[in-house]
Amino acid sequence: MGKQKILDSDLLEGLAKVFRSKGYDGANLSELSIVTNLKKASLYHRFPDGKKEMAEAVLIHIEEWVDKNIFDPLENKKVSPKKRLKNALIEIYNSYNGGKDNCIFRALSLEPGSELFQEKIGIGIQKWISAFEKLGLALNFTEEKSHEYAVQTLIDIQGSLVLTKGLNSTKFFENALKGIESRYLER
Amino acid sequence: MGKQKILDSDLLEGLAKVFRSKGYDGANLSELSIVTNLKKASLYHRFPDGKKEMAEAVLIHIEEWVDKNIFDPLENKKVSPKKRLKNALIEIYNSYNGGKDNCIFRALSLEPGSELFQEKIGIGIQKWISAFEKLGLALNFTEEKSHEYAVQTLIDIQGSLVLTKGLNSTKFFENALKGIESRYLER
DNA sequence: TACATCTTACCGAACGTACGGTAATTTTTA
DNA sequence: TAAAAATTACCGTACGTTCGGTAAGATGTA
Repeated sequence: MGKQKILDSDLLEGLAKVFRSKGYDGANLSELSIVTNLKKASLYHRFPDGKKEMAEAVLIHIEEWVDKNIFDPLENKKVSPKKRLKNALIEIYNSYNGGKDNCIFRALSLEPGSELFQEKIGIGIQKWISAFEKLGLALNFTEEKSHEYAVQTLIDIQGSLVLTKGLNSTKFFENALKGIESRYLER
Repeated sequence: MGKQKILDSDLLEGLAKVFRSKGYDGANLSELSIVTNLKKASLYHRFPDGKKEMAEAVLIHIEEWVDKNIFDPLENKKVSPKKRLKNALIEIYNSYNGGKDNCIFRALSLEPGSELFQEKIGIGIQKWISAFEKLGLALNFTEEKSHEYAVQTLIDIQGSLVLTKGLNSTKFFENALKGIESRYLER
C-alpha cells in the first residue's frame, strides 16, 4: 500500500469549500487537513507559506475556473450573445450551488486576512464587470448602459446571495438570475 | 482621577465596530477589551455568557437603533412618503459610514458562529423587507411591486457594500442609494 | 540490468502563542 | 459599609507552524 498523491484539483476544491464557508480566520488547519485528506504537516509541504498560501491558491484556482467556464464562453463570438448569457447564468447558478454557497470574495473580505487578498479580490471583481460590459456591448447597448448593467449584475448576484443566506431560501438568488437575464434580453 | 463607568451605549458601539469588521470568529476578546476600555474579566462581568452574549447584545443594540432611526421614521404618517424615503436613505448612508463599514448581518453569517445568529439575522432582514414594503404601498405601488422593490432595495444595499469593499470605492454604495431613490420616486 | 542516490509526498509529535474563559482581589459607587 | 464594577493573575485548550523522519517513486551510473 503506497502513498497516493493527492490531486491538486481535489486538494484545492477541498480548501475552497472551507474558505468559502468560514472565511480566512474561521478556516482552521485541522479542518483543512480533514477535507483534503492530508495531515497538517503535509499541507505545509504543498504550501510552505501556510494558511495564507492556501487561501491564495484557492483564489487563483477559482479565478482560473471562472476564466475557463464563464469568461471565455461569455466572449466566444461563435455563439450568439443571448445564448452566451444564458449559458453563463447556468454556470453561475451551479457554481454557487443554487445560492447555498458563499462567494469567495465575500468570505475573504472580512478582517483579519482581508488585507492579504484585497488586491486580488479587486482585480477579480473588475474582471467580472469587464466581462459583462463586453456582453452588453455585444447586445448593442451603449457603453454607459453596458457598464451600468454589468455593475448591477454583480450587485444582484452578491446581494441576493446575502439574502439567500440570511433568510435560508434560495429563491432570492434564483430570482436575481432571472432578473439579470430579462434586463439584458427584454428590450 | 477616578475611573469612569463605561456607558452601555459606548460599550455596545465598541463591540459592534469589531464584530462588524471581523465577524464572530475573527473578533477576539483582546481587541474587544481594548475597544471598550474594559479588561476581559470586566467584559465577563457585563456579559456572563461571554463572546456569544456580546455578539447577541450587539445584534439587539443595532436592531433597536434601526427600529428607532430607520423603521419608525419610515412609517411615520405625519411625514410624506417621499420625504420619509429620503430621510431613511440618509440614515442608511451614515450608518454604513458611506459604504466603508460592513453590515452586521453579513459579518455574522460566516461560520463558525453563523448558527448562533441565523434566526436573529433572518428576522432582522425580514423586518427590513417589511419596512420597505409598507413604503411602497404608501407610495401607491401594488403589493407585488412593493414586495419586489423592497427585496431589490436590500439586494442593492448588500450587493453594493460588497463591491464597495472589494473595489475600495464608495461610489457603488452611493450610486445604489441613488438608484433606490429613483426607483421609488420616478414613475 | 542492478544498485545507489536523489527527490517527492507524506506524517507523528511537539513548539510557542493566542485564544476564550475564571477566581481572587481591589476599587468605585451609593 | 455593603454591593457593584473593574482589575490582576491565572488556566486549559486549540491554534498555526515546525521538526525529524519514513515510504516509495524517479533518476543516475556501472
